[in-house]
Amino acid sequence: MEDEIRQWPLDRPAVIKLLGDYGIQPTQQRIDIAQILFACPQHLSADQILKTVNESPPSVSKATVYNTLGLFADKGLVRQVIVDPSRVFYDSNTSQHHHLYDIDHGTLTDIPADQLTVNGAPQLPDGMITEGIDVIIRVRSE
Amino acid sequence: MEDEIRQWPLDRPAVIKLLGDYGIQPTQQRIDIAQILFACPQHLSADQILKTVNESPPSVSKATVYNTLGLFADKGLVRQVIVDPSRVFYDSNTSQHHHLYDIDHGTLTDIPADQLTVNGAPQLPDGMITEGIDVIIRVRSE
DNA sequence: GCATATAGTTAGACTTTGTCTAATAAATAG
DNA sequence: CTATTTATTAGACAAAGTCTAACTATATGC
Repeated sequence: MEDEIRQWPLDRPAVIKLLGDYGIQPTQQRIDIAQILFACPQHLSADQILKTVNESPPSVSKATVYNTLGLFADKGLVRQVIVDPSRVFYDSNTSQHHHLYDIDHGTLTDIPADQLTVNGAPQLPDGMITEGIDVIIRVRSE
Repeated sequence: MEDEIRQWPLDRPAVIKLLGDYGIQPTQQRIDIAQILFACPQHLSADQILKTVNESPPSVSKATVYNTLGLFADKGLVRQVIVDPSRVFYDSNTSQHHHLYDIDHGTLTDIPADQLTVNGAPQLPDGMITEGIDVIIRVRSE
């Protein structure tokens, strides 16, 4: 799926269309979760999403939140960001960019792709296909 | 501490000297753990180290393995590699290099620094200091 | 050396993140 | 409308890692 210009926040019809574009059935729970994720370009953990989605009824179960985030990631709707040993972040911005991670505060910030480039890809053995290149700048700020 | 040319595997006296160089008291448990880590340049999880160190008596407790790995990482003796949501790897090679992570097999491989360079560091807000730059190439190989 | 203080280790309880299962509910196809 | 597939759920479970309080070992001062 091509990157498209998004207008944040995505409203309900836009979210439903987005799910459809990525071959995902737009159930109520998935729409609710997607609306949280696509409120703005951001990084949320499963736990944050679970809490947010359950601030108002109807509630969504933990299993569904995890299932849904896994599905979204598999379909390429969101991107997993693995920078913190204790939890996975889900990034609603899937366009090419990198990350700055503040170790002391556990906060994640985007670095636009044009500010940082990676040069020289090592040739991979036989059947390997590149799934993605992550650049993470770790900082302290105490 | 400067990088130095290491002769793998590091034997017991070399490990004791290394610990001393990094300001770490060389207790029996720390020596045992360090000898496993510094057998060769490699990536091991806490669990792998716990199992390995307890293959032969005397045994080392889980708490000590975690304490020790945390200490080693803080002192710069080893480097944490965060690529897998379910566990942290400890890299006994602290010289500048990057990583290739095979998602399907959970294996981690080094990419020498000269095969991959990162260009353009974004300027950081005020008090932030860079702790490290990680480049991870994620591949599938099913 | 000996007493004391400090630093390191330990078992096991605990927390957190995430997965699994088996049952139920909803949606889709025929 | 019925059958089949797909999604959701509660709650049990698992794994990685942390914490606590007691214990042991080491280092320091005298």
